[in-house]
Amino acid sequence: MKRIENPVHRQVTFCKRRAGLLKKAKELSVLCDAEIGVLIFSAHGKHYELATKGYFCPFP
Amino acid sequence: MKRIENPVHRQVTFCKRRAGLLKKAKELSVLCDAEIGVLIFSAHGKHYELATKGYFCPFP
DNA sequence: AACTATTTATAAGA
DNA sequence: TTCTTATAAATAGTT
Repeated sequence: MKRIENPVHRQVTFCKRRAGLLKKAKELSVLCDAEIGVLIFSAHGKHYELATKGYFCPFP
Repeated sequence: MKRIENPVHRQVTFCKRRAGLLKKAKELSVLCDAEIGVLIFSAHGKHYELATKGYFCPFP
């Protein structure tokens, strides 16, 4: 498995899989009573975050 | 969707889904050239971490 | 832990 | 970007 070279394809995959990952993280936290943080930084610096409880990381 | 009440079932599900989540995170980072951190704290305080590059959070 | 039936996610296309 | 759907992958239940 390697980096998707086509930028359009890569962007579409990023959107879809990011949503899937955050969904899975939320499910795990609910089902198993765990606290989870996910930080995703795209290659262009934008970032997406999920925290299941309170502050995930107090140091931005 | 809610917390799994049976402790044995919850623990098994935690193991399986945690592995799945970290795998998905790794895949996303490779396929889409993103930097990803995942922190998972179980209810008993144990923690599991994935960082795709360098330090995930420099403030432990 | 390993297997497999079923559920869920996703890739490709519209 | 959202929707559809065929295929692939994850997982729940079982042994």
